[in-house]
Amino acid sequence: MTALDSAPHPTGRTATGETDPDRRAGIYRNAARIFHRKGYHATSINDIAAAVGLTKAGLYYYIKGKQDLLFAIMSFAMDQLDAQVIEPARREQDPQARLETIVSRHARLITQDSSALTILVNELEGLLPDDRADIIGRQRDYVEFIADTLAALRDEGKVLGLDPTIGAFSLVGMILWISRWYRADGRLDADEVVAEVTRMAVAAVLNRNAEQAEDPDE
Amino acid sequence: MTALDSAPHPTGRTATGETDPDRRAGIYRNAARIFHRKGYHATSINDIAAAVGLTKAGLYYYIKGKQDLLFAIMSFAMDQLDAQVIEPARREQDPQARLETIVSRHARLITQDSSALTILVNELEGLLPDDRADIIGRQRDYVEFIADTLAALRDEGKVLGLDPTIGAFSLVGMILWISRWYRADGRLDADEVVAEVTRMAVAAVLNRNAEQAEDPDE
DNA sequence: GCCAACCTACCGGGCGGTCGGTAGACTGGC
DNA sequence: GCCAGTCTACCGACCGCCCGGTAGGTTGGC
Repeated sequence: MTALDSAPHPTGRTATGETDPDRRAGIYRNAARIFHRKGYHATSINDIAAAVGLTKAGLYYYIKGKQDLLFAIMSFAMDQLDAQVIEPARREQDPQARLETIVSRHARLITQDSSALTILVNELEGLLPDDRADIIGRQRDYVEFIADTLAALRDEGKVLGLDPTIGAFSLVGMILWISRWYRADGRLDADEVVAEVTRMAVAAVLNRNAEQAEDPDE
Repeated sequence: MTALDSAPHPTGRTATGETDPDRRAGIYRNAARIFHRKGYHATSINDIAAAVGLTKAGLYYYIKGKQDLLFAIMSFAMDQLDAQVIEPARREQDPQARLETIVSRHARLITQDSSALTILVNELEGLLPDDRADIIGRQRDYVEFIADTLAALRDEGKVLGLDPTIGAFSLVGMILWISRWYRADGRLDADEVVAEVTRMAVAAVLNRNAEQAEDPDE
């Protein structure tokens, strides 16, 4: 999105004696975009190499392998989630404000660039077992963080009879799904989507009055 | 799940002179299970053949190709959605009852067997363009059906200022995500999950009182 | 002359898919 | 009651292709 998206041969130099970190970042960014569009398994190393203006062998100067590349992207996405969503939310004392922070910030992140964050949830089976355990652990922590927030709301009496686990998963599903339908060039703009989803999420778990319909259909 | 899951050589006879439909159904069911677990691209024709007790060549007696197999599974899932969710919901006159029917029936279907329904949303890029257009069209119809239901609720005054499109997508995301976290042998049972998700979905879009907080009150 | 940053050429292997064949149950003619 | 022919339901061997990955250069700026 920002730069060097498919620049053929920038030949950017570094005086540090180390591998150019910008070049590497560009490779990760492109790889994330292509993995996102075609899926990890359907993407070949050649696809990525071509997208960054390298041959396959040239690409291997920067990466250790396809699975390492995937893990790097997913770790980056998880870092993003930590820094942009979890940390800011952790600083919120009020549970409802914290919930709103989580939803709106996570939704915002997805409307900005969904590639890495979507790969994070869709390509887990492409990872090596150890890497997968690492990512799954961090994801579980995130869901538990949301569930704890819902439990805190329940303790305040703002939520009645909602299982925090089901609630947390449901909200996460709602948020993650945004990447499937939201298009930056579409009818809806990001601010509207973020606000609407946040409002729905809060409404889904909060009960303003005690009415809790207990007869589902059939 | 039901029968002939990996029966080696049932040698079931048919007097019709046509290919045994049970055998074929078993192949589709197994293929759906494996596609669901490993992903379409990560699954080889050999994997499926082995799971049904055939060699690859033997399997090709029943299927035309990998992509046709995928399309058959997704069409079946879409048929299921039509028959078990959309049709029953269409018979509901009251928009709120209709919404509850959609969510609870769709959620129920996923808790029962998520394979085909999950493939339906995750493996679209594996299809041939014409097949993909077919499936995407049917999926779009479904989302529009939900959006129309939300619009009807809005016309009744039961929903204030919610974009029906965003609402429909968000509910769909919540429902589909169930297949990622619900396990039949887990702590939560299906009835509970279905009821809870349905309640959240309704709460997410309905406003019981006129309060639509722009300011987080109290 | 050194080293970062690439390249060409290649490898083993697995993939989707096909081919020719065949065991064995059934069918009709006599 | 037999047997030639036909059909379904498979299998072993194979094909061409492309995959992830590597060995061993070459080039150009410092």
